[in-house]
Amino acid sequence: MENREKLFKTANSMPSFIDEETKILEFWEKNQVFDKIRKMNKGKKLFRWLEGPPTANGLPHIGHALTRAIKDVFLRYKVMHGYDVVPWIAGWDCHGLPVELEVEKELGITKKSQIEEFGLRNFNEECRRSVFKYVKEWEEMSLRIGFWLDMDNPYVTMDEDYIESVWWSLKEIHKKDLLYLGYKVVPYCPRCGTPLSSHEVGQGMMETTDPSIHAKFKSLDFENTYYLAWTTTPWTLISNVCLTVHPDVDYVQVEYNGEKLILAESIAEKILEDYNVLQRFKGKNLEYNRYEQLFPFIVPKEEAFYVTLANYVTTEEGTGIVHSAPAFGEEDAETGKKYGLPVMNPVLEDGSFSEDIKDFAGLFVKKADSKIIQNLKDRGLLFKQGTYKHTYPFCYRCDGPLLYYSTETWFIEMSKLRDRLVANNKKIRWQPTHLKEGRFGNFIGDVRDWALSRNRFWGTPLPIWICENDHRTVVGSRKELEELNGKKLPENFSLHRPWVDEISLKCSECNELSKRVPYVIDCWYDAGSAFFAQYHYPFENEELFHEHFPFDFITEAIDQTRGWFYTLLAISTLLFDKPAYKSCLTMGHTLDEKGKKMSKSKGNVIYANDVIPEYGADVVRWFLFSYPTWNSVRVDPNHIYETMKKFILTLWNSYSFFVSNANVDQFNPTVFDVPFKERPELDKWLVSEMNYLVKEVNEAMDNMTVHIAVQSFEKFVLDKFSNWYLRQSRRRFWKNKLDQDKKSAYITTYEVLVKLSKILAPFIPFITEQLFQNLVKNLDSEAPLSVHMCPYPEFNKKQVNQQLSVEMNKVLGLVTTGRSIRSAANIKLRQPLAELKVTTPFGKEELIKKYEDVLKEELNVKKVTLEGSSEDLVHYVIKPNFKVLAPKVKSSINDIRVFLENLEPSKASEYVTHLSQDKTIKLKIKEDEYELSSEDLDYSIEVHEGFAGEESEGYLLLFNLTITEELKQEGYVRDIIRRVQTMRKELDLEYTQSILLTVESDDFGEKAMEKHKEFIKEETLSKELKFAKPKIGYVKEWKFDEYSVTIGIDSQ
RNA sequence: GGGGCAUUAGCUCAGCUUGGUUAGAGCGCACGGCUGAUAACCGUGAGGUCGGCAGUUCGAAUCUGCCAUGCCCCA
Repeated sequence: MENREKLFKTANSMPSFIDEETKILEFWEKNQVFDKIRKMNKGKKLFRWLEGPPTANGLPHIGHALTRAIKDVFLRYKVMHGYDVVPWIAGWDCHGLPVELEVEKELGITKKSQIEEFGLRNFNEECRRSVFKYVKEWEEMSLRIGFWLDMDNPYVTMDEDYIESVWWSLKEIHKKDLLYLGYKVVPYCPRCGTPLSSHEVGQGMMETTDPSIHAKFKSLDFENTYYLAWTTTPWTLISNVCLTVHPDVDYVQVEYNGEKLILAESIAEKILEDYNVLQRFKGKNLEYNRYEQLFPFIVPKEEAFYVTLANYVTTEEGTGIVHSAPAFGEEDAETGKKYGLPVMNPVLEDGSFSEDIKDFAGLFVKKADSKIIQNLKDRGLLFKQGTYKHTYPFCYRCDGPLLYYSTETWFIEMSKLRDRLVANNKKIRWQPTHLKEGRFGNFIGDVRDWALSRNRFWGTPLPIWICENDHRTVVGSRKELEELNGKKLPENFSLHRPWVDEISLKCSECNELSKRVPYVIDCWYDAGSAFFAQYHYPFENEELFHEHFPFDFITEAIDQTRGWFYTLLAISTLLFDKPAYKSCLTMGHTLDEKGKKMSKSKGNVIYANDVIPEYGADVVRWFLFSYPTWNSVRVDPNHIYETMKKFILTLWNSYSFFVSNANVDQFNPTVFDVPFKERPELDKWLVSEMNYLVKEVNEAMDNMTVHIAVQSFEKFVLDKFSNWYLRQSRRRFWKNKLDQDKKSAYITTYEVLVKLSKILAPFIPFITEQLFQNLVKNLDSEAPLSVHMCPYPEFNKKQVNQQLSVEMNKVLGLVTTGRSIRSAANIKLRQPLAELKVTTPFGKEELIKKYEDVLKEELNVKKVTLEGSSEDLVHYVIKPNFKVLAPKVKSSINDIRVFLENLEPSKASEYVTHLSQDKTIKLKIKEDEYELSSEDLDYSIEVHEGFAGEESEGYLLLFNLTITEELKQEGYVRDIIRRVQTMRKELDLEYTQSILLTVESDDFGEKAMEKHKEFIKEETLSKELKFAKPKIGYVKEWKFDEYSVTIGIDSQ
């Protein structure tokens, strides 16, 4: 028997998934499966997907693995649906401040000026190198998690062609007159020497403590009176030009501690004690009242130092009088503009005070705060001093405090395109849906102009040249640059700094020399250009670009809402007035097991390359897929391990169970067949459920809800396939005869496993490949090379039987109840019982007859007897079917319910008889008459109080609990068999290995075993059964119930 | 200050789009069972004012409003 040829490779019941995955990776690599798949679908319908480019200058963590896995599951899914996924290439984001900062750290540079000393050429060369520092780790992670992606031909945002396309787009924007030079207050990092965009600022909001002071401004209109103003940025007082009040707020002049102050009345009540109000005025009456300049370092040309009005002033904080410095506050700048006030900015690019500010010259402004406060104190102009805790923006990379700063910046006038952005957003399918109108929609709805220029080095240079007469030239290509330059570009020329800086042009308007502005652009613009720049459009690939644009699908983490999701939409709206993508799935962040955000400084980062090889890619993927994609996921190694045990291992065990048995029986699916119609109900049921699964998974994926698909899989594999179908079918596999029933079990299990391997392939690509190779490819050389080349299974309506699903659910309920009764009566399942009596409601007998065998087997009874409902035992309960009836009768539903609850038992049973014959019943309740059909009502039986038995699914179950001598013997025999089986297992015997069995027991035992000798031999594959004291082989003593037995197994 | 999301069992999370009278799963706990697919599994039980209050409705975890707490985004 052992020499029989095995059809399937043995599936170890305890595999090392890690090793198997490595083998599968080798298999894919060796057979170039990915390339073959791309070729296979060439020319078919397109699925256009765009990779959001990461920067590979940090190690990938588990969150990056999530983005890779999510992208992969959708792409594989689409491939199996026959789509040609394009362009399916990797992308790398190369420019930007993060890269520069990394290099600065490496070089030990702490100041911007040091970069110039180091040399721009050298510095940018370092950046170019740094961008790809961890690219190996990224590629390794992508491969290991099973992300199929063309990593050999990525788009790279620093490539010359890419930059040229970006230049082209900027020129287009310029042509539409949407590019302008502004002087706006922007968050500025003095350390990095650059303004930050709003999405960068948002990343660095932190709780901080700043000084909080009330300063006194001496009035020039009221005698010996001071305006009280509050600030948390004392250093801006030097640039103060006006005090702003709310026109409608009440202000008071008070006498307090021997001095006179002006402030909002409500504030005076809060912060002053024992004061006299001298006079009251509305804010608007104070307008143009003058005061003495607090720090007379700068003498402005324009009129200044008077009271101004604005509606943004509140009395929730401060004094109701706002110190305003248009150089450093956005609202201040607005007011300044309105009143024609000067902008006084004595702060240098590096954040220190200029020479003019004699007392504080050269000091970093934040460090000057204490000295300024001291100065005020000395002059008696400090009213109050304290600290203030609030969230303040810090540079998201270098952690230094940002200053709000009026600085020269180039803008894209997005505010003009607001309506178009909103309209284009309407065309996008969002998941989760609330983003569309919520976070993203709101952001688009009050979009601001895009501050594009960065005062930095490593980035796409802003292609604007300006001549002495302020004429602007925007260059849109290399060719144009060469032409305007009048000579060939130097060898090794790059569209980067400093090369482009060295090119000067002749102004086309005045022939004067034009020089490039010194800026690079916001690197978010680079990434947002990916949809055309990766094609080098419009210089090349014009047709290809138009085939691919707009993209069907993108998916990235939630932080891209104002990042990539926005910049893609912004640029595609600017250039083509279309959204760049049609659907967008957003991912949540990964948190540590305590729910804390992962960060390097906290040391709680879970690195992808640590986790994946430990648990296996399939396991990690399944774990990540099981949460709603957009929720934050707590990554707890214990949970990952649970995932493996629960789902992956159960799947594997089902498969390994099949393979072991199939090999024993030499089952060959290419030879055997049992027509679907001729298979037992149980098999039809499983196949039907399988089809529902296919349907559910397809719907879930089309709806971008991966976790819903996961739930469906788990329900099917764990509950239906493994714990119900296979358990039910165990006997079918083990019986000796290879009859139609057994064949059907094999065929059905085989089909389900093969189909499962295909439906699951996009989700857990490794284990499914293994299943497919062994179950299919192994037998059929004509089959596709890989499971991933198979068409995705389709919903087959013909194999679906809804009634069967409903019935099987009821049977499950009956079995559960039956077990519960046995459990309550303390009779173990191994002890056979004579009879199960089932009391059925009228017209509901069929189910029991049909599933009699299942009930017998599962509940271990000799027979199942049907009994008509007996009024001695039970009564009927009729309830409205709310969902159907309530809409018809509206609020009378309650009357009907009460009426039915209080029916006489005989009346109820009369009604049920009617209903079971599909007749209607007529009820008269409070003047109204209702005619109700069986659809409108539900009925079931309930056991009278004081009777044994339990009700389930409207049936009453009662066991005959009498255990006769004969039943007791049978139970005993089954206990013996179970112990022999356990011992066989402990010996690790082959399924087919026969044994010699020796048992020593008492008289009762011997009698019982003698009677069922053949059965025991058959079940335990024993050639002989002797009653004696075992002497050879494996001997073990057992005690159960009141018995004591010694069993010996000799396998020689 | 504005916006968004979340709050369901001891823990981790489903369910809410489309309201239906008994709110689920896994883990953990207690008890029992099963074991020739099992790093298993099955059953039973304990454990829930579905964050709070109000409203709409015959009926609310689900819809609406207000509030609380937490997180995120923007000022």
